[in-house]
Amino acid sequence: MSTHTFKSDLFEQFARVGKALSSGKRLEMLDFLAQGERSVEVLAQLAALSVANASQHLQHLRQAGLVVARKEGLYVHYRLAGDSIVQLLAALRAVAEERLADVDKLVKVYLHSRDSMEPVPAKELMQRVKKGLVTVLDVRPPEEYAAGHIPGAINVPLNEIRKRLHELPADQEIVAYCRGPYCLLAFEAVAQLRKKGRQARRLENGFPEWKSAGLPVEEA
Amino acid sequence: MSTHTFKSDLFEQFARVGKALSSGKRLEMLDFLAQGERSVEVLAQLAALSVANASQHLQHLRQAGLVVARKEGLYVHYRLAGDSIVQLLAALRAVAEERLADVDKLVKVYLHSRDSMEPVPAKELMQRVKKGLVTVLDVRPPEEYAAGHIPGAINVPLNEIRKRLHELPADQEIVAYCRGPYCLLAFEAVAQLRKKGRQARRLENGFPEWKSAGLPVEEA
DNA sequence: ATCGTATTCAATTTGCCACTTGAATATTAT
DNA sequence: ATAATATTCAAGTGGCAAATTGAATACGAT
Repeated sequence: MSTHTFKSDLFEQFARVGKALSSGKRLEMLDFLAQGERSVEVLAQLAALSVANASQHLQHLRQAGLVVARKEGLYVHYRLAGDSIVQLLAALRAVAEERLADVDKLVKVYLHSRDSMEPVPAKELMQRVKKGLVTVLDVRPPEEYAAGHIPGAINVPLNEIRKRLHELPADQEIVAYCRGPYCLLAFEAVAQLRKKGRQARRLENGFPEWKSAGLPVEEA
Repeated sequence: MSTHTFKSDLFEQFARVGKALSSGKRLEMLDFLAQGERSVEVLAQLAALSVANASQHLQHLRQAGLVVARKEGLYVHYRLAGDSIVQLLAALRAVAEERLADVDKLVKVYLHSRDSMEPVPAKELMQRVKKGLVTVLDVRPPEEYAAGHIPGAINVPLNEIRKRLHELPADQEIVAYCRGPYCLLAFEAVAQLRKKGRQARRLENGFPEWKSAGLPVEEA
Protein backbone atom coordinates (compact mmCIF):
# COMPACT_ATOMS: atom_id res chain seq x y z
CA MET A 1 0.00 0.00 0.00
CA SER A 2 1.27 3.40 -0.82
CA THR A 3 -1.15 5.05 1.52
CA HIS A 4 1.52 5.07 4.16
CA THR A 5 3.78 7.31 2.18
CA PHE A 6 0.81 9.38 1.19
CA LYS A 7 -0.23 10.03 4.75
CA SER A 8 3.33 10.72 5.77
CA ASP A 9 3.76 13.13 2.92
CA LEU A 10 0.58 14.90 3.81
CA PHE A 11 1.40 15.30 7.49
CA GLU A 12 4.86 16.39 6.53
CA GLN A 13 3.26 19.19 4.57
CA PHE A 14 1.12 20.12 7.54
CA ALA A 15 4.27 20.16 9.60
CA ARG A 16 5.63 22.91 7.37
CA VAL A 17 2.96 25.17 8.78
CA GLY A 18 3.78 23.92 12.25
CA LYS A 19 7.45 24.67 11.70
CA ALA A 20 6.56 28.20 10.75
CA LEU A 21 4.81 28.52 14.09
CA SER A 22 7.69 27.03 16.02
CA SER A 23 9.64 30.23 16.55
CA GLY A 24 8.73 32.92 19.03
CA LYS A 25 10.11 35.61 16.77
CA ARG A 26 7.95 34.47 13.89
CA LEU A 27 4.87 34.35 16.06
CA GLU A 28 5.67 37.84 17.23
CA MET A 29 5.90 39.04 13.65
CA LEU A 30 2.67 37.28 12.75
CA ASP A 31 1.02 39.05 15.64
CA PHE A 32 2.13 42.40 14.26
CA LEU A 33 1.07 41.41 10.79
CA ALA A 34 -2.38 40.63 12.13
CA GLN A 35 -2.71 44.39 12.51
CA GLY A 36 -1.98 45.08 8.88
CA GLU A 37 0.78 45.33 6.34
CA ARG A 38 4.30 45.96 7.58
CA SER A 39 7.64 46.48 5.87
CA VAL A 40 10.64 44.32 6.62
CA GLU A 41 12.43 47.05 8.48
CA VAL A 42 9.50 47.81 10.73
CA LEU A 43 9.00 44.17 11.53
CA ALA A 44 12.68 43.80 12.30
CA GLN A 45 12.49 46.65 14.79
CA LEU A 46 9.30 45.40 16.39
CA ALA A 47 10.68 41.92 16.91
CA ALA A 48 14.16 43.13 17.85
CA LEU A 49 15.87 41.39 14.98
CA SER A 50 18.45 42.31 12.40
CA VAL A 51 16.93 43.17 9.06
CA ALA A 52 18.56 40.23 7.34
CA ASN A 53 17.33 37.85 9.98
CA ALA A 54 13.83 39.24 9.85
CA SER A 55 13.90 38.86 6.08
CA GLN A 56 14.84 35.22 6.46
CA HIS A 57 12.05 34.58 8.90
CA LEU A 58 9.59 36.26 6.58
CA GLN A 59 10.63 34.07 3.72
CA HIS A 60 10.20 31.08 5.94
CA LEU A 61 6.67 32.27 6.65
CA ARG A 62 6.08 32.95 3.00
CA GLN A 63 7.14 29.45 2.01
CA ALA A 64 4.73 28.09 4.57
CA GLY A 65 2.02 30.12 2.90
CA LEU A 66 1.26 32.24 5.94
CA VAL A 67 2.24 35.62 4.54
CA VAL A 68 2.34 37.26 1.15
CA ALA A 69 4.56 40.07 -0.07
CA ARG A 70 3.76 43.14 -2.10
CA LYS A 71 6.51 45.26 -3.51
CA GLU A 72 6.07 49.00 -3.73
CA GLY A 73 9.09 51.03 -4.71
CA LEU A 74 11.93 50.26 -2.35
CA TYR A 75 9.74 48.64 0.24
CA VAL A 76 8.34 45.15 0.42
CA HIS A 77 5.15 45.01 2.43
CA TYR A 78 4.18 41.74 4.04
CA ARG A 79 0.73 40.80 5.21
CA LEU A 80 -1.08 37.70 6.40
CA ALA A 81 -2.16 35.46 3.56
CA GLY A 82 -5.74 35.10 4.77
CA ASP A 83 -8.18 35.28 7.61
CA SER A 84 -7.79 31.59 8.38
CA ILE A 85 -4.35 32.44 9.67
CA VAL A 86 -5.75 34.76 12.30
CA GLN A 87 -7.95 31.90 13.40
CA LEU A 88 -5.00 29.57 13.52
CA LEU A 89 -3.08 32.02 15.68
CA ALA A 90 -6.06 32.41 17.96
CA ALA A 91 -6.38 28.64 18.30
CA LEU A 92 -2.70 28.38 19.06
CA ARG A 93 -2.94 31.04 21.71
CA ALA A 94 -6.03 29.43 23.21
CA VAL A 95 -4.30 26.10 23.54
CA ALA A 96 -1.19 27.69 24.97
CA GLU A 97 -3.17 29.63 27.54
CA GLU A 98 -5.24 26.64 28.47
CA ARG A 99 -2.51 24.10 28.66
CA LEU A 100 0.79 25.72 29.40
CA ALA A 101 1.19 26.44 33.05
CA ASP A 102 4.05 28.79 32.29
CA VAL A 103 1.98 30.96 30.04
CA ASP A 104 -0.67 31.16 32.64
CA LYS A 105 1.89 32.23 35.17
CA LEU A 106 3.37 34.82 32.85
CA VAL A 107 0.04 36.25 32.00
CA LYS A 108 -1.08 36.35 35.57
CA VAL A 109 2.11 37.88 36.84
CA TYR A 110 2.60 40.43 34.14
CA LEU A 111 -0.89 41.34 33.20
CA HIS A 112 -3.34 40.54 35.92
CA SER A 113 -1.12 41.99 38.58
CA ARG A 114 -1.33 45.29 36.77
CA ASP A 115 -5.07 45.51 36.79
CA SER A 116 -7.87 44.75 39.14
CA MET A 117 -10.23 45.15 36.26
CA GLU A 118 -12.02 42.75 34.05
CA PRO A 119 -11.78 43.29 30.33
CA VAL A 120 -14.86 44.28 28.37
CA PRO A 121 -16.00 41.67 25.86
CA ALA A 122 -16.40 42.88 22.30
CA LYS A 123 -20.13 42.17 22.20
CA GLU A 124 -20.75 44.16 25.34
CA LEU A 125 -18.80 47.05 23.94
CA MET A 126 -20.82 47.03 20.72
CA GLN A 127 -24.06 47.30 22.64
CA ARG A 128 -22.90 50.07 24.92
CA VAL A 129 -21.39 52.06 22.07
CA LYS A 130 -24.75 51.96 20.31
CA LYS A 131 -26.40 53.40 23.37
CA GLY A 132 -23.74 56.06 23.71
CA LEU A 133 -22.76 54.88 27.15
CA VAL A 134 -19.02 54.65 26.65
CA THR A 135 -16.10 56.44 25.10
CA VAL A 136 -13.87 54.14 23.09
CA LEU A 137 -10.21 54.97 23.27
CA ASP A 138 -7.63 53.78 20.77
CA VAL A 139 -4.19 54.10 22.35
CA ARG A 140 -2.19 52.88 19.38
CA PRO A 141 0.03 55.11 17.28
CA PRO A 142 -1.80 57.31 14.74
CA GLU A 143 -0.60 55.26 11.76
CA GLU A 144 -2.23 52.14 13.07
CA TYR A 145 -5.34 54.03 13.98
CA ALA A 146 -5.49 55.39 10.43
CA ALA A 147 -5.21 51.93 8.98
CA GLY A 148 -8.38 50.86 10.72
CA HIS A 149 -10.09 51.25 14.09
CA ILE A 150 -13.29 50.61 15.96
CA PRO A 151 -16.02 53.00 14.74
CA GLY A 152 -16.27 56.09 16.88
CA ALA A 153 -13.03 55.46 18.69
CA ILE A 154 -10.89 58.43 19.70
CA ASN A 155 -7.18 58.09 19.01
CA VAL A 156 -4.93 59.21 21.83
CA PRO A 157 -1.57 57.47 21.93
CA LEU A 158 -0.46 56.40 25.35
CA ASN A 159 2.20 59.02 25.81
CA GLU A 160 -0.22 61.85 25.12
CA ILE A 161 -2.90 60.77 27.49
CA ARG A 162 -1.99 63.14 30.28
CA LYS A 163 -1.78 66.12 27.96
CA ARG A 164 -5.04 65.37 26.22
CA LEU A 165 -7.03 64.22 29.17
CA HIS A 166 -9.48 67.08 28.64
CA GLU A 167 -10.54 65.55 25.31
CA LEU A 168 -12.04 62.63 27.14
CA PRO A 169 -15.45 63.00 28.78
CA ALA A 170 -15.26 62.85 32.56
CA ASP A 171 -18.68 61.44 33.17
CA GLN A 172 -18.53 58.39 30.94
CA GLU A 173 -16.74 55.12 31.24
CA ILE A 174 -13.75 54.83 28.94
CA VAL A 175 -12.87 51.57 27.24
CA ALA A 176 -9.31 51.44 25.96
CA TYR A 177 -7.93 49.01 23.43
CA CYS A 178 -4.78 48.43 21.45
CA ARG A 179 -3.32 45.55 19.51
CA GLY A 180 -4.43 42.46 21.24
CA PRO A 181 -4.80 40.70 24.54
CA TYR A 182 -1.11 40.96 25.30
CA CYS A 183 -0.54 44.51 24.22
CA LEU A 184 0.37 46.52 27.25
CA LEU A 185 -0.67 49.92 25.94
CA ALA A 186 -4.27 49.53 26.98
CA PHE A 187 -3.30 48.36 30.44
CA GLU A 188 -1.11 51.40 30.96
CA ALA A 189 -3.80 53.68 29.65
CA VAL A 190 -6.40 52.30 32.01
CA ALA A 191 -4.01 52.56 34.90
CA GLN A 192 -3.26 56.21 34.14
CA LEU A 193 -6.89 57.10 33.62
CA ARG A 194 -7.85 55.52 36.91
CA LYS A 195 -5.18 57.48 38.69
CA LYS A 196 -6.87 60.60 37.37
CA GLY A 197 -10.16 59.44 38.78
CA ARG A 198 -11.71 58.28 35.54
CA GLN A 199 -13.70 55.14 35.19
CA ALA A 200 -11.79 53.03 32.72
CA ARG A 201 -11.54 49.47 31.53
CA ARG A 202 -9.87 47.78 28.67
CA LEU A 203 -11.32 45.88 25.75
CA GLU A 204 -10.82 42.17 25.77
CA ASN A 205 -8.81 41.11 22.70
CA GLY A 206 -7.69 44.19 20.80
CA PHE A 207 -8.29 45.44 17.32
CA PRO A 208 -7.02 42.54 15.20
CA GLU A 209 -9.44 40.18 16.93
CA TRP A 210 -12.23 42.71 16.62
CA LYS A 211 -11.65 42.93 12.91
CA SER A 212 -11.32 39.22 12.34
CA ALA A 213 -14.55 38.66 14.23
CA GLY A 214 -16.27 40.54 11.43
CA LEU A 215 -17.20 43.50 13.59
CA PRO A 216 -17.45 46.90 11.91
CA VAL A 217 -14.26 48.80 11.17
CA GLU A 218 -13.72 52.45 10.32
CA GLU A 219 -10.82 53.61 8.19
CA ALA A 220 -8.87 56.82 7.58
CA MET B 1 10.79 48.80 29.81
CA SER B 2 10.69 45.17 30.57
CA THR B 3 7.67 44.69 28.37
CA HIS B 4 9.98 43.58 25.61
CA THR B 5 11.22 40.60 27.51
CA PHE B 6 7.69 39.88 28.63
CA LYS B 7 6.37 39.73 25.12
CA SER B 8 9.30 37.68 23.95
CA ASP B 9 8.85 35.25 26.80
CA LEU B 10 5.20 34.93 26.05
CA PHE B 11 5.64 34.27 22.36
CA GLU B 12 8.41 31.87 23.19
CA GLN B 13 5.90 29.93 25.22
CA PHE B 14 3.45 29.95 22.34
CA ALA B 15 6.26 28.69 20.16
CA ARG B 16 6.49 25.61 22.36
CA VAL B 17 3.08 24.61 21.08
CA GLY B 18 4.20 25.46 17.57
CA LYS B 19 7.29 23.29 17.98
CA ALA B 20 5.10 20.42 19.00
CA LEU B 21 3.24 20.85 15.72
CA SER B 22 6.41 21.07 13.66
CA SER B 23 6.88 17.36 13.11
CA GLY B 24 4.91 15.27 10.69
CA LYS B 25 5.19 12.23 12.92
CA ARG B 26 3.79 14.13 15.87
CA LEU B 27 0.91 15.47 13.82
CA GLU B 28 0.21 11.96 12.65
CA MET B 29 0.09 10.75 16.23
CA LEU B 30 -2.14 13.63 17.24
CA ASP B 31 -4.46 12.70 14.43
CA PHE B 32 -4.71 9.18 15.80
CA LEU B 33 -5.16 10.48 19.30
CA ALA B 34 -8.07 12.57 18.09
CA GLN B 35 -9.90 9.26 17.74
CA GLY B 36 -9.34 8.28 21.34
CA GLU B 37 -6.80 6.97 23.80
CA ARG B 38 -3.87 5.02 22.46
CA SER B 39 -0.96 3.20 24.05
CA VAL B 40 2.63 4.01 23.18
CA GLU B 41 3.13 0.79 21.31
CA VAL B 42 0.07 1.25 19.15
CA LEU B 43 1.01 4.80 18.32
CA ALA B 44 4.51 3.70 17.44
CA GLN B 45 3.13 1.16 14.99
CA LEU B 46 0.65 3.57 13.47
CA ALA B 47 3.26 6.22 12.89
CA ALA B 48 5.95 3.76 11.84
CA LEU B 49 8.31 4.68 14.63
CA SER B 50 10.41 2.79 17.13
CA VAL B 51 8.79 2.60 20.53
CA ALA B 52 11.52 4.66 22.15
CA ASN B 53 11.23 7.32 19.53
CA ALA B 54 7.47 7.41 19.80
CA SER B 55 7.80 7.75 23.54
CA GLN B 56 10.09 10.71 23.10
CA HIS B 57 7.70 12.39 20.73
CA LEU B 58 4.87 11.82 23.15
CA GLN B 59 6.79 13.42 25.96
CA HIS B 60 7.49 16.33 23.71
CA LEU B 61 3.77 16.63 23.14
CA ARG B 62 3.09 16.24 26.83
CA GLN B 63 5.49 19.02 27.72
CA ALA B 64 3.73 21.23 25.25
CA GLY B 65 0.49 20.46 27.03
CA LEU B 66 -1.17 18.82 24.05
CA VAL B 67 -1.56 15.30 25.43
CA VAL B 68 -1.99 13.77 28.85
CA ALA B 69 -1.02 10.30 30.02
CA ARG B 70 -2.88 7.79 32.12
CA LYS B 71 -1.12 4.74 33.44
CA GLU B 72 -3.00 1.49 33.73
CA GLY B 73 -1.00 -1.56 34.64
CA LEU B 74 1.85 -1.98 32.22
CA TYR B 75 0.38 0.37 29.67
CA VAL B 76 0.44 4.12 29.46
CA HIS B 77 -2.50 5.52 27.54
CA TYR B 78 -2.18 8.91 25.94
CA ARG B 79 -5.02 11.15 24.88
CA LEU B 80 -5.50 14.72 23.73
CA ALA B 81 -5.48 17.19 26.58
CA GLY B 82 -8.66 18.94 25.50
CA ASP B 83 -11.10 19.78 22.76
CA SER B 84 -9.31 22.99 21.95
CA ILE B 85 -6.53 20.88 20.53
CA VAL B 86 -8.84 19.33 17.96
CA GLN B 87 -9.77 22.83 16.93
CA LEU B 88 -6.13 23.80 16.68
CA LEU B 89 -5.43 20.81 14.48
CA ALA B 90 -8.41 21.65 12.31
CA ALA B 91 -7.21 25.23 11.95
CA LEU B 92 -3.76 24.01 11.03
CA ARG B 93 -5.15 21.70 8.41
CA ALA B 94 -7.39 24.40 7.05
CA VAL B 95 -4.50 26.79 6.60
CA ALA B 96 -2.34 24.11 5.08
CA GLU B 97 -5.01 23.13 2.60
CA GLU B 98 -5.75 26.69 1.72
CA ARG B 99 -2.24 27.96 1.40
CA LEU B 100 0.11 25.15 0.55
CA ALA B 101 0.05 24.36 -3.10
CA ASP B 102 1.76 21.06 -2.44
CA VAL B 103 -0.91 19.89 -0.09
CA ASP B 104 -3.52 20.81 -2.59
CA LYS B 105 -1.74 18.81 -5.20
CA LEU B 106 -1.34 15.82 -2.95
CA VAL B 107 -4.93 15.85 -1.90
CA LYS B 108 -6.16 16.25 -5.43
CA VAL B 109 -3.93 13.56 -6.81
CA TYR B 110 -4.40 10.99 -4.11
CA LEU B 111 -7.93 11.59 -3.02
CA HIS B 112 -9.96 13.36 -5.63
CA SER B 113 -8.63 11.16 -8.36
CA ARG B 114 -10.09 8.19 -6.54
CA ASP B 115 -13.59 9.49 -6.41
CA SER B 116 -15.93 11.30 -8.65
CA MET B 117 -18.11 11.88 -5.68
CA GLU B 118 -18.70 14.85 -3.48
CA PRO B 119 -18.50 14.27 0.23
CA VAL B 120 -21.66 14.63 2.30
CA PRO B 121 -21.53 17.50 4.81
CA ALA B 122 -22.24 16.56 8.42
CA LYS B 123 -25.37 18.70 8.63
CA GLU B 124 -26.87 17.15 5.55
CA LEU B 125 -26.20 13.70 6.91
CA MET B 126 -27.92 14.56 10.20
CA GLN B 127 -31.07 15.62 8.40
CA ARG B 128 -31.21 12.63 6.14
CA VAL B 129 -30.54 10.20 8.97
CA LYS B 130 -33.49 11.65 10.85
CA LYS B 131 -35.72 11.01 7.86
CA GLY B 132 -34.37 7.49 7.51
CA LEU B 133 -33.13 8.16 4.00
CA VAL B 134 -29.60 6.86 4.36
CA THR B 135 -27.61 4.04 5.85
CA VAL B 136 -24.56 5.24 7.72
CA LEU B 137 -21.56 2.98 7.43
CA ASP B 138 -18.61 3.03 9.83
CA VAL B 139 -15.67 1.31 8.14
CA ARG B 140 -13.23 1.63 11.00
CA PRO B 141 -12.03 -1.33 13.06
CA PRO B 142 -14.49 -2.56 15.69
CA GLU B 143 -12.43 -1.21 18.60
CA GLU B 144 -12.70 2.31 17.28
CA TYR B 145 -16.36 1.86 16.52
CA ALA B 146 -16.91 0.69 20.08
CA ALA B 147 -15.18 3.75 21.47
CA GLY B 148 -17.73 6.01 19.81
CA HIS B 149 -19.57 6.35 16.53
CA ILE B 150 -22.31 8.21 14.76
CA PRO B 151 -25.73 7.18 16.11
CA GLY B 152 -27.31 4.44 14.05
CA ALA B 153 -24.15 3.71 12.10
CA ILE B 154 -23.43 0.14 11.08
CA ASN B 155 -19.89 -1.07 11.63
CA VAL B 156 -18.42 -3.03 8.77
CA PRO B 157 -14.65 -2.85 8.53
CA LEU B 158 -13.32 -2.32 5.06
CA ASN B 159 -11.97 -5.83 4.56
CA GLU B 160 -15.32 -7.39 5.39
CA ILE B 161 -17.43 -5.32 3.08
CA ARG B 162 -17.67 -7.86 0.31
CA LYS B 163 -18.59 -10.66 2.71
CA ARG B 164 -21.19 -8.65 4.55
CA LEU B 165 -22.66 -6.79 1.63
CA HIS B 166 -26.05 -8.39 2.29
CA GLU B 167 -26.27 -6.56 5.63
CA LEU B 168 -26.51 -3.29 3.78
CA PRO B 169 -29.85 -2.24 2.28
CA ALA B 170 -29.76 -2.21 -1.49
CA ASP B 171 -32.34 0.48 -2.03
CA GLN B 172 -30.86 3.21 0.12
CA GLU B 173 -27.91 5.47 -0.29
CA ILE B 174 -24.98 4.51 1.90
CA VAL B 175 -22.76 7.15 3.50
CA ALA B 176 -19.41 5.84 4.68
CA TYR B 177 -17.05 7.49 7.09
CA CYS B 178 -13.84 6.74 8.94
CA ARG B 179 -11.26 8.75 10.79
CA GLY B 180 -11.03 12.03 9.05
CA PRO B 181 -10.83 13.80 5.74
CA TYR B 182 -7.60 12.04 4.85
CA CYS B 183 -8.48 8.61 5.98
CA LEU B 184 -8.61 6.40 2.95
CA LEU B 185 -10.88 3.69 4.33
CA ALA B 186 -14.06 5.51 3.42
CA PHE B 187 -12.83 6.16 -0.11
CA GLU B 188 -12.11 2.50 -0.64
CA ALA B 189 -15.43 1.50 0.81
CA VAL B 190 -17.33 3.84 -1.48
CA ALA B 191 -15.39 2.60 -4.46
CA GLN B 192 -16.15 -1.04 -3.66
CA LEU B 193 -19.82 -0.38 -2.98
CA ARG B 194 -20.17 1.44 -6.26
CA LYS B 195 -18.61 -1.45 -8.07
CA LYS B 196 -21.37 -3.59 -6.65
CA GLY B 197 -23.96 -1.21 -7.97
CA ARG B 198 -24.76 0.50 -4.72
CA GLN B 199 -25.30 4.19 -4.35
CA ALA B 200 -22.57 5.37 -1.99
CA ARG B 201 -20.88 8.53 -0.89
CA ARG B 202 -18.54 9.38 1.91
CA LEU B 203 -18.98 11.71 4.83
CA GLU B 204 -17.00 14.89 4.73
CA ASN B 205 -14.61 15.05 7.68
CA GLY B 206 -14.75 11.80 9.61
CA PHE B 207 -15.67 10.89 13.14
CA PRO B 208 -13.25 13.03 15.16
CA GLU B 209 -14.54 16.17 13.47
CA TRP B 210 -18.12 15.01 13.93
CA LYS B 211 -17.54 14.56 17.62
CA SER B 212 -15.69 17.83 18.12
CA ALA B 213 -18.48 19.65 16.34
CA GLY B 214 -20.70 18.65 19.21
CA LEU B 215 -22.85 16.33 17.13
CA PRO B 216 -24.42 13.32 18.86
CA VAL B 217 -22.27 10.29 19.55
CA GLU B 218 -23.22 6.75 20.43
CA GLU B 219 -20.98 4.47 22.48
CA ALA B 220 -20.52 0.77 23.08
C1' DA C 1 25.49 57.71 -14.44
C1' DT C 2 26.18 57.69 -9.44
C1' DC C 3 24.90 57.37 -4.83
C1' DG C 4 21.94 55.90 -1.02
C1' DT C 5 18.65 52.77 0.79
C1' DA C 6 15.53 48.51 1.43
C1' DT C 7 15.73 44.03 0.84
C1' DT C 8 17.61 39.68 -0.28
C1' DC C 9 21.26 36.29 -1.03
C1' DA C 10 25.25 33.44 0.38
C1' DA C 11 28.45 31.55 3.57
C1' DT C 12 29.57 30.40 8.22
C1' DT C 13 29.05 29.14 12.96
C1' DT C 14 26.45 27.52 16.58
C1' DG C 15 23.01 25.06 18.86
C1' DC C 16 19.00 22.30 19.01
C1' DC C 17 16.26 18.23 17.56
C1' DA C 18 15.36 13.56 15.56
C1' DC C 19 16.58 9.07 15.68
C1' DT C 20 19.27 4.93 17.26
C1' DT C 21 20.98 2.02 20.72
C1' DG C 22 21.35 -0.08 25.16
C1' DA C 23 20.14 0.05 29.65
C1' DA C 24 16.95 1.21 33.59
C1' DT C 25 12.36 1.32 35.77
C1' DA C 26 7.95 -0.35 36.88
C1' DT C 27 4.40 -3.60 36.80
C1' DT C 28 2.33 -8.24 36.11
C1' DA C 29 2.61 -13.26 35.76
C1' DT C 30 4.84 -17.58 37.09
C1' DA D 1 12.16 -14.24 43.84
C1' DT D 2 12.35 -14.58 38.82
C1' DA D 3 10.95 -13.71 34.30
C1' DA D 4 8.55 -11.08 30.92
C1' DT D 5 6.84 -6.88 29.06
C1' DA D 6 5.68 -1.71 28.37
C1' DT D 7 7.64 2.33 28.82
C1' DT D 8 11.13 5.58 29.81
C1' DC D 9 15.84 7.26 30.40
C1' DA D 10 20.60 8.40 28.85
C1' DA D 11 24.29 8.86 25.63
C1' DG D 12 25.87 9.49 20.96
C1' DT D 13 25.47 10.79 16.06
C1' DG D 14 23.81 13.30 12.09
C1' DG D 15 21.30 16.85 10.11
C1' DC D 16 18.67 20.86 9.90
C1' DA D 17 17.67 25.62 11.29
C1' DA D 18 18.79 30.23 13.60
C1' DA D 19 21.58 34.03 13.77
C1' DT D 20 25.64 36.81 12.15
C1' DT D 21 28.18 38.87 8.63
C1' DG D 22 29.27 40.76 4.19
C1' DA D 23 28.06 41.20 -0.30
C1' DA D 24 24.63 41.52 -4.10
C1' DT D 25 20.35 43.21 -6.11
C1' DA D 26 16.86 46.51 -7.15
C1' DC D 27 14.86 50.76 -7.01
C1' DG D 28 14.73 55.99 -6.26
C1' DA D 29 16.94 60.43 -5.89
C1' DT D 30 20.38 63.65 -7.24
